[in-house]
Order: sequence, then C-alpha cells, then structure tokens
Amino acid sequence: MKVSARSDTAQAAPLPVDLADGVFPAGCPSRTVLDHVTSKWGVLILLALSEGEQRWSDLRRRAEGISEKMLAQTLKTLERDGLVRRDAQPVIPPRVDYSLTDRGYELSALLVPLVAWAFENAEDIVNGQR
Amino acid sequence: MKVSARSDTAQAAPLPVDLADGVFPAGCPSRTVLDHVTSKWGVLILLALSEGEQRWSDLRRRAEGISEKMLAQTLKTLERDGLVRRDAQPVIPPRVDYSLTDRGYELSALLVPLVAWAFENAEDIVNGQR
DNA sequence: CCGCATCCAAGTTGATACTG
DNA sequence: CAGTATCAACTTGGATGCGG
Repeated sequence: MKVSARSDTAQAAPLPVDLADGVFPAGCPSRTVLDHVTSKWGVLILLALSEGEQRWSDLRRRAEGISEKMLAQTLKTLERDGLVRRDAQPVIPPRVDYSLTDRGYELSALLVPLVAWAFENAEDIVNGQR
Repeated sequence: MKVSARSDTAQAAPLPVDLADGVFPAGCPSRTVLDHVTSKWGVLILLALSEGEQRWSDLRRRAEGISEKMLAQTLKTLERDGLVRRDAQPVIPPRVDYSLTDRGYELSALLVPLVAWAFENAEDIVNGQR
C-alpha cells in the first residue's frame, strides 16, 4: 500500500515535537538508552528473553556468533537498565537464569515488530545491492 | 492495550517461530539489516527524515554530535538499503536533499514508538543506576 | 561555500585462555 | 557452568583536503 501522494517519496511527519526535541540533543538520556537497546546484541538478547527465562548458555547458543565477553557486557548493561533480571542460584555447578522485567517486556513488545520487519524485508534489501 | 505481564516477571512468548529461527542465525540477512537500522546514527537519521525531506546540513545539525564522516556513511548505507533516497541538485552552491523511500517510511513507523518509549523511560532508567 | 573521501588517533569488539 | 582477563583486530571520530 502506498501512502505517498507524490511520486514515491514518503513525507508527512508523525513525530511528536517533544519527542524530536528530546531525542536529538547529544547528552540526553534517551540517546544512552537507545544505544543500549539497539546495540548489536541488545536486540537479540531482549528478543530471545521475550520467549521466557533462559540460562546463560542458552543465550550464548541462541544469539549465534556472540562472544562471551559481549554476552556478559550486554546482560550487565541491560540489567543495570532494569530491563533484564538476573537470578543466580548458589549451586554447583552454577546456574544463572535471565529473564525480562516488566519494563523489559514492554520494550520487547516494541522490538518484535521491528525485527519482524527486518526479517521480512531482509532478502529484498540485501538483493538490492550488488 | 496491555497483554498481561505479571507482577514482576514477564514471561509468555509472543515470538513467531519462523521469526525466531530466522533472526538468530549468524549469517542471516536480517542481522545485517538490523545492524544498519539500529546503528547508533541510523535510528536518529531515519527518525529525522520521518519528519520529511532534509538537506545534508539539516541532518548534521539535527543528529547532534554526528561527524561528517559518519553522516555520509550512514546515509550511504541507508541509501544502499533502499530506505533513504538521495536527490542531488546540480546547482551552485550544491544542494542535496535526503528523504525516506516508501520502505524507509514503513520502517520509521516502527521506529517511532521505540524511540518514544526510550524517551519516556530514559530518566527512570538512568536514575535507577547509582 | 557544501558535500564527502582520506589519513591517523582512540575507543570498541572478538577469540582464546583461565578462575570460582 | 558462569564468568573474567588479555591481547589482537576492527570500527569510530576528528582533522584535513579537494571537487563541484
């Protein structure tokens, strides 16, 4: 479905003013949050956890290609942001479960359509470039 | 409308199976697309352009803190991905307008709620870490 | 002047090895 | 199993230069 009236350029500005003013300044907190959330691995981890609680090794396998360092770093950041909850059980061998907080779940609900879009359009996009 | 979300821990898995299988593998195209789209500056540029066509210098000012190099690079990537359209006018002084393609516009529609969420939750999140 | 490619310094990421 | 430490590789950004 085409939205645009002229040629094939999309216009219209459905962007709330306060949002625009709030996100673009360099030092604003939203930049930081966005960076964490849209980081290369952040998206994958949040998405994986949206399926439910998972262990470290599950996540490592799920987010194929992630290094242990980045997994640890990503999880720590998301935990500090209050999006992911860490539940370490004092057993041998150690077992740590990760899950989304309510806020993280809220976020993942917004992430899912984005990822779905990327998935659906990926082939087209990649084919388009030679 | 809220889905359910229990007291403290969010569970449930609203993630389509084919999506999950499609996004997590390392070499899949969706990863690439996601990386472009969720890159540090990609989000900001797409968001800025969702307000309508803009010139290079407008974008440079809008995405505060971006370097010329990263602006050029980001725009080129998004253009190659068919999300941004570049319109160079052969005038002196030179003038180049950037705008979203239909596909880019579609994407920005998904990005806006995400950014809005980040903006609304930013303060809470940043305050939460001591 | 505006748009953008190039070079070099600095920060980020990744593979491997090692500890609790 | 869950993470940390270390070093090498890649990415980012800023200054500079140059064409239109």
